[in-house]
Amino acid sequence: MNDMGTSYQPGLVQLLISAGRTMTTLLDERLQPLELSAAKFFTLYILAEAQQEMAFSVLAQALGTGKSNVTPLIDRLEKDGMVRRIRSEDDRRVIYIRITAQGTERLQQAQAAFTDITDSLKGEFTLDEMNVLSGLLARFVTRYCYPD
Amino acid sequence: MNDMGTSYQPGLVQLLISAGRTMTTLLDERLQPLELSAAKFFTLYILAEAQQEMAFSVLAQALGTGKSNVTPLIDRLEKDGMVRRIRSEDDRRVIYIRITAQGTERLQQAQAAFTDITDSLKGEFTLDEMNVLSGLLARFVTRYCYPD
DNA sequence: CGCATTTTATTCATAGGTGTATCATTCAAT
DNA sequence: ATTGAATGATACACCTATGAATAAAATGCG
Repeated sequence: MNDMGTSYQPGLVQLLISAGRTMTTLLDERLQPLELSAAKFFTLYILAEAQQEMAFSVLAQALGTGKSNVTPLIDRLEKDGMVRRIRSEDDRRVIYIRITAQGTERLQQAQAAFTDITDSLKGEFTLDEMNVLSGLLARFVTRYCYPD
Repeated sequence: MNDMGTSYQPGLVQLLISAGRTMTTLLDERLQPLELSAAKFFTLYILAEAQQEMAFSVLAQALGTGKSNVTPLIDRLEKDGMVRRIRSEDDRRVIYIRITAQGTERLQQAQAAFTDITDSLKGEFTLDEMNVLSGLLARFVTRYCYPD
């Protein structure tokens, strides 16, 4: 579904979907040498930003994805030693996720790949265009991802 | 990964991914009553546009996705009676996919859901903004989805 | 207190996406 | 003609996502 622009007039619907997939692919490609996926990267990113361990459900919320999806994601990250599960003492249902030193290190390497992409974009689009695009996309996401 | 804009400054990378997911979700929601997914919808759409049966690999190309992904997709559509596989007489390796009458009918119902979304967008964005957004997204996709 | 409800994470079924390998068929080259 | 390369669809392993069901723990209320 990445090239829906070849044989017909792609509307905004197709373009938004294609662009999202293109960017995910781009990110995956650059992260592959580090054995990270886009999903793993964003998870580490959020955990590092938080500066502290994060409740499982809060993390799922921040990732904007269901908990049932996050469980195996954390499984893989934990298996790789990027992250640790910590059972809460107060409420034994809740599990905190903490990024490990190794995870922090890996994230820092990955940030380079991330800024690579941004730099590449700067070569293709003017700063003004990027601001316009960001603004419009942000409006779309906030409007349609959190409907009234 | 849909709301990466709440707690930190989302860059274009996150915004593009989030926007793509938001739109896919939007489309899936509207198509759900018709028991269609976005992927199924686009498949039927392409087949109907083609006005004739389409070689399996051409369809995969048009969908911009790998063949290994299209096989089970066609399986599901065929099970639903939306589509039929037809083995080529000339070259018995190739399989043609043909949309059925039932598939055409379902697609027509789905088009309404599709234009619903476009109409909704027209309420949130000016025509000018939508053109700008389309233009920038198209440039991004063509530039990064078919790298030199 | 006891019991129903809610909350938290997990599991399962289903869907969609990737890359790699496989298998039959066709085409090309000797 | 028979071998060998290329091609078309599928199989398989993996990752990401969703919704529904489940188990365990906490909460609340009569």
